[in-house]
Amino acid sequence: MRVVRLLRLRAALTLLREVPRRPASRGVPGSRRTQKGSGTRWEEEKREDRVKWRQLEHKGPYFAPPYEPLPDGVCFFYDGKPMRLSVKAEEVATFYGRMLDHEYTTKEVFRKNFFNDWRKKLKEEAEKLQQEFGYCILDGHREKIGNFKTEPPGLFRGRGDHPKMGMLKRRVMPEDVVINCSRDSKIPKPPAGHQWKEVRSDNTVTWLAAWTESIQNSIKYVMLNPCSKLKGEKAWQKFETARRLRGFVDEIRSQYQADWKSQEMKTRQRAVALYFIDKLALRAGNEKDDGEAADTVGCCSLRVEHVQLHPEADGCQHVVEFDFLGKDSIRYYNRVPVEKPVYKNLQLFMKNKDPQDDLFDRLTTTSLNKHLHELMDGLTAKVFRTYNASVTLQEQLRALTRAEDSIAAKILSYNRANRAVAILCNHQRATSSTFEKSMQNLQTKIQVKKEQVAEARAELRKARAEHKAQGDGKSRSVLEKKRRLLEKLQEQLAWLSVQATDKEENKQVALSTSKLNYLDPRISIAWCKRFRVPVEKIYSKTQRERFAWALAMAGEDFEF
DNA sequence: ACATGAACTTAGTACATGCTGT
DNA sequence: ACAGCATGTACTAAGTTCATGT
Repeated sequence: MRVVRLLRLRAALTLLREVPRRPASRGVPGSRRTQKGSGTRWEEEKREDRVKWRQLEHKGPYFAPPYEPLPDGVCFFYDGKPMRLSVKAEEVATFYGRMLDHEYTTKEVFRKNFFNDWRKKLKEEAEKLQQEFGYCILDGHREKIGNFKTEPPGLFRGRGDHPKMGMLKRRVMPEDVVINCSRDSKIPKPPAGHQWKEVRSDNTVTWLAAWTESIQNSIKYVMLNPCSKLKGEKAWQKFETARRLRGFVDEIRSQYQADWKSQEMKTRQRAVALYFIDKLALRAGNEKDDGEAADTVGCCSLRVEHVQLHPEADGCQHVVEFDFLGKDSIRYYNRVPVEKPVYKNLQLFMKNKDPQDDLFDRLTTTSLNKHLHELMDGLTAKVFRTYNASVTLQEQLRALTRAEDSIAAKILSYNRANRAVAILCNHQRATSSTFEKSMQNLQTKIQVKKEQVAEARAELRKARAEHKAQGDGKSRSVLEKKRRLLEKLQEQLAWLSVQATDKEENKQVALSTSKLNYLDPRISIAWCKRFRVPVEKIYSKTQRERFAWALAMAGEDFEF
């Protein structure tokens, strides 16, 4: 067993390490990171950590052309006559400035074929673009790029109550774009009549192209797809850091519990904040410029108005009620009983403050992370989210899965475990527009089934009475039949209501974010192997590509 | 110490695609 | 074959983190 594990690990390592490395080069002239002479050895080591590629070649980003109006006099025909397009078809044609050269003979043929032809054409064009611009060569490997198109201009919406809502996002021009590739590679050509802002060759970063976006003046990058080796290796590193936390977490917890009683206010605040980050999986919560973005908060930026203290609630003592908008303006609402010292501290932190004042006024994400670095190498606030998410999945899977269950039941258990994590991380989604309808359909089915059960029960009673009266073999077999029918129906009803519960519980919970970013895929893969569940039932094709590193690495005995 | 900026991960939504029961 | 719903993908906004500049 041990040998198998070792071999697997070795295989995974080769997969990831196929990228040949060479000693750190001096970096790029002009790049800020290397402008200044290097400082301490620690800084040197930090730089060693960064990506170092030898060769990077790509075609640069794709610029979609501005939309052109449909030329005059061009329209669609059917039955030999010009066709008045439906509004939507017309929009599609105008919007993209393209047309079909088909002639449709009848209205039916038009209806039937227009959108199919249209879609086929779009798909072919997309595929062509993907092939031309969608890949790069990184150290001899053809790697898929994540976003190879520049973002089209449009009205900025933003999420939540965004102060910049409605502003025009400018078109990205080649003159805005910085290209990053090897000096000795085929340098991408800018579109005809245009020039790049700059071409550089910085092998300590992973982006291929970058531009400054016109709404927030932030930089947008063209980077690799999650299925690439480079991203895979980073994900692996991330989970390894989280796994390392397991060895430190007990001590860290007792440390912050002790710090609840510290003499120093700063330490107390840090200890309570860290407790929330650990227990409730809150985000770090950086300061934001108001007027630049929606008013949202995380742990360190919580304000007095976001928490309420209840000496007693829901039959528990010392209950804290959280109500605030987090990332993407998603509401976080939770009532949690906390330890008495935490409660007392919160009372202290809130004393003599206005609702708009910071709850943790002596704490910033920088100071918190600095403290975390001292506790464990590479530890930051977000590692706790990864750690607790993965640990929760592993625990829930252990608690919920039964070896003798059917595959369907096992998958249900997996989804339940996944859901527990999503709820912990507060991953929400809008209720889909069709939810009510499909739920109603399911409810109708349940209702029908219930009636059938009632009917079957009545018939069983009747059969029983008849059997009592007649006592012959025929009535006995009728009685048995009715009993079996009732059992079957009851089973079906139970399954339906399980489905309904599952659906209802999943209504506002998004499983995908935790699945893709927080759950160590090796846990899921090991679970699949242990319980003979095909991995395809858990991970779709792209997800399997994204987690290729884990598929090569994890045996059924993997422990997070 | 604090502000700014660069680089990278994480996030939900809209739309496309695929699947399933009729 | 096809409607109707579930699932998957593309897109890009919104976070975190770390380093540098002031």
